Amino acid sequence: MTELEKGPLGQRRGRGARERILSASQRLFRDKGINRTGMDQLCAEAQVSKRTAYQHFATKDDLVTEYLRRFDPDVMPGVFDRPDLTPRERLLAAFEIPATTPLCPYIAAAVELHDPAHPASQYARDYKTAIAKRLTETARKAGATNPEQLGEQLALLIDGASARTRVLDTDSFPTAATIAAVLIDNAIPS
Amino acid sequence: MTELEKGPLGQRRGRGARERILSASQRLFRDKGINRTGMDQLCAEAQVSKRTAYQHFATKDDLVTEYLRRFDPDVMPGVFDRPDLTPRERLLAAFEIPATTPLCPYIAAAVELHDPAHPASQYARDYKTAIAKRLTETARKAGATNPEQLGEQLALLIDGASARTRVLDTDSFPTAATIAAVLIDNAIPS
DNA sequence: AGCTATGTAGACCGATCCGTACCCAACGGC
DNA sequence: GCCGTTGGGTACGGATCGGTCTACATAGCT
Repeated sequence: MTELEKGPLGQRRGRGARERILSASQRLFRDKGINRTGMDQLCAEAQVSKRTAYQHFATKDDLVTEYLRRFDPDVMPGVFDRPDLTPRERLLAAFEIPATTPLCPYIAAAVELHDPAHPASQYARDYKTAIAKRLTETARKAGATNPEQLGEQLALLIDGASARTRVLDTDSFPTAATIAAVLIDNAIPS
Repeated sequence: MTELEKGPLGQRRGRGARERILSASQRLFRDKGINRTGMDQLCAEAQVSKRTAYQHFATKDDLVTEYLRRFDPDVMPGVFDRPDLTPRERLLAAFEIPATTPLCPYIAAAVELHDPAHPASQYARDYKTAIAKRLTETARKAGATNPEQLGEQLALLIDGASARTRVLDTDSFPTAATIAAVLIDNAIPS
């Protein structure tokens, strides 16, 4: 009970300020976008004073960067490490997780911030590169003749499905999965 | 000379105000983004007074919508109508035009505006649907067994290349073209 | 009990935002 | 030559932005 909110009237919301800020960021940045979410509103939502917020994150840019970094542990949660799947199945499983991330926050951030030099944009690039690398590794284990190419191709499919889902408001991951199956079958010698 | 800017000192920049506003929008929205481009700056760039701007476009949202509509004639300029290409070649040609549109303005607008009900967002959806339809028609002419599927797949590849090019700052259209070739070959019986 | 760290609440700052209003200059049609 | 339309220039309003600051309350540690 030391770090959680106190009971009925204690009014003290506890030491979890940083956590509340980040989870409010997730919700608001996803629902309203980064630029359209003000710090005032964010602090109100997180039940945190602005002072506290700026003690944890020197600037809004820092908060955005940290907000993106937050997704790191969730990177394709466990998809690449599931021992119950063959490498080929793992590649396909990467197209079945969009429910958790309705739209790729990295693409959104890169577009909204609109500055390739922004730390968050750089992190978005790093993340995308990391995903491609994981896909390439798995493709190699699956016996693809050209794992780098297959990894890059699958990464493109994921981004395409993500972007298209966002713009059209229709789940495009099934289409991407269909393409992926074709590519994988073509790339892995029987 | 009636509608162009006058000579040396006339100071009168002519009646092309609306045109100048739209072309300044293209430049600024592309380089700085929609949200980060203020009307003051835009008017300055277009050499137009704010009054004039708001006589032509009641609100910034209207301007953004009209800015997107501007791309309509350029929709895959001539790709689908080139008589010198076979339908199959036309499908592949759709992946060779990104030089003119470094990053899809529709995706950018949908992400930046972040409101599916925004007229510009709706127009972005219409545009994407139109592109898919053109691809489907061409796929049908090319003899694809399932033209709808192939059209949707190719549309996803285009969006994927566009998004990925934006985030990674690397031209991803060659990768998309490679995938497209595989899909087309698989979908069209020899 | 007392100290410090951490928190809340909210006023406040300058900048920027979209949009409006006012006044005047230059053209076009009569 | 006169007048209406179109336009430039610009000051202004209200809102919101990111960020700072003061004043006060509570938690844990000793």
